Amino acid sequence: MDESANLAFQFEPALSKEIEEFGELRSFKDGDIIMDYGKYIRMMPLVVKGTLKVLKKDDNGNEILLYYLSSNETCSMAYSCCLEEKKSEVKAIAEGDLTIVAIPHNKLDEWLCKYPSWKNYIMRSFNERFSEMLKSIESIAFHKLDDRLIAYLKEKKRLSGSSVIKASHYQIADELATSRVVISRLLKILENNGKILLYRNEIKLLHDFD
Amino acid sequence: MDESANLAFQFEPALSKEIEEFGELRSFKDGDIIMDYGKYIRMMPLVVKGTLKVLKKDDNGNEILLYYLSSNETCSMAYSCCLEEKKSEVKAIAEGDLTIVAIPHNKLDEWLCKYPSWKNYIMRSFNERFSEMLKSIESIAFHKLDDRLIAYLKEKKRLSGSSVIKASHYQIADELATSRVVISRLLKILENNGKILLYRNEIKLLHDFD
DNA sequence: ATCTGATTGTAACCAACATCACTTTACTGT
DNA sequence: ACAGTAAAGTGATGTTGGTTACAATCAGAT
Repeated sequence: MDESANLAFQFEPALSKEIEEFGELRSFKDGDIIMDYGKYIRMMPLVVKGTLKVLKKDDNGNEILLYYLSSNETCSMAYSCCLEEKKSEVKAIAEGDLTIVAIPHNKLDEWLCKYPSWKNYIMRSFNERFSEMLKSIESIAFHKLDDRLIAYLKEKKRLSGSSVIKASHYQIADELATSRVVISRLLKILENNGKILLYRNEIKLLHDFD
Repeated sequence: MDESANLAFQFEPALSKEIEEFGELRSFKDGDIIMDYGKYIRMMPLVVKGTLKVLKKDDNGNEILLYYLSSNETCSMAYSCCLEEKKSEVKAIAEGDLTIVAIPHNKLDEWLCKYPSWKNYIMRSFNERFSEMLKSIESIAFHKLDDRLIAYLKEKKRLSGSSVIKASHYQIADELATSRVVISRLLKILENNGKILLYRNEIKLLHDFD
C-alpha cells in the first residue's frame, strides 16, 4: 500500500502499520458516489489522492456544496455516522480521479484510545470541518453571489492546481444553490471585465483574477 | 453539586464523581457572555439548566445564530478549542438564567479514553452540532425569510416552553441576519393572518401557529 | 408630568436574484 | 453533412428582501 505513505507521516508507526493492514485502498472515477443520502456508512474514507466533494440536499431536492476534501483529509460526518450506524445526511462524490483508504468502522473507536496520533487527527478533522461549515454559513448568509462565485472558482483552482476549470454553468449553479441563468450572467460579466475566458464546459482564469 | 444530577444519569458513576469533583458549577444571567470571538477557552461548558445561544460573526460585524444549547448539551466548538488552546470562532451568550458545569480542559482528553460514556457523549455532541449546522445551512440557503422566522419562533417556543416570546424585533433581526424593518413587516403579516399577537418586546403565538 | 430613548409601524424605493422564454452555439453520433 | 442534444447567451419581468426616512407609541428617569 504504497500510496498511503503520505498519510502515514502524521501517524505513529504502529498505527501506520494497522492502517496498512486493515485499511482498504480504493480508487474512484469522476462522479462516483462514495457516500449518499440515507445510506449507511460502514467505513470512513481518508483521502489519499484527488478531491472528494461533500454536498447537502434539502427536501425539495436542492443541493448545495458543503466543502471539498483533499489529500490527508477525512469526512467527520462519516466518522459520526459510522460509530452510531446512522444514515448519512450528506453525499460525497469523487471530483476527478480519487484514491481513498477505507477504514473499517470497528477500528475507529479502537484506535481512538490506542493511538494518540489518531485521536489528534480525528479531533483536528472535526475542527476543520466545523470551520469549513462556518465559512460556508458565512458565505451564504453574508456574501453576494458574485463574491461567492469568485471564491468558488478560486477554490477550484486551488484544488485542481490548474487555472482552467472544467465545469458547466449548470454544475456550478447547482453547487452554489442557484440557477444556471444567473451563473451564466455573472460569468459573462467576469469575462467582460477581463477576469476570465469562457468556453464550453471550461472556464479559464486569467492572471489578474483576484 | 445537586443540580448536575440530571447530567449524571447518562454517565457512569465514576465519571459522575469526577465531574462533581473537578467540574465547577457556574450561574449566569441573561446576556452574560460565556464564550467570545478571539478569546481563549479554558473550560468546556455543559449546560445544566437554561439555554445557551451560539452565534457567529463575520468580518463586517454581521452576526448570525448558529444554534441553541439546552439541558445536557454541550458546545463541540468549545471542545476543539480547549484541546488545541485555540481562540474561539463563535460567541456564546446566556439566554435567560443559565447554569453550567465548567469542565477544566485538561480533563477532557483524559476522560475520553478513561470513560466510554464520556467518549460517547462527546461524539454524540459532535454529531448533533453537525446536524444543527446542516439545518442552519439548509435554512439559510433554501428557505425564505418568512419560513425561517416561523421556524425561529417555534424553536423559541420549544426552548422556553412558553408561547409568549420575549424579544424585540431588533434582536430577532440580528439572529436571522436581516434588518429590523424586514422582521417587523413579516411579523405584521403573521399577525394579520391571525397567527400571532404583537406587543412591545413580546410576541404571543396563537393556537393555529403551525 | 414631561422628557428621553428605545421600540414599532409603514411607505417608498431599489438592488439582487429567480423565473420564463427564446435564440444561438458547440459537440456527438450516424 | 446533418440531425439531435447539451450548453450557453440574453431580454423581459416578477419577487424578495434591504434601505431610508419618518411617524407613532411606549417605558423609565428626572
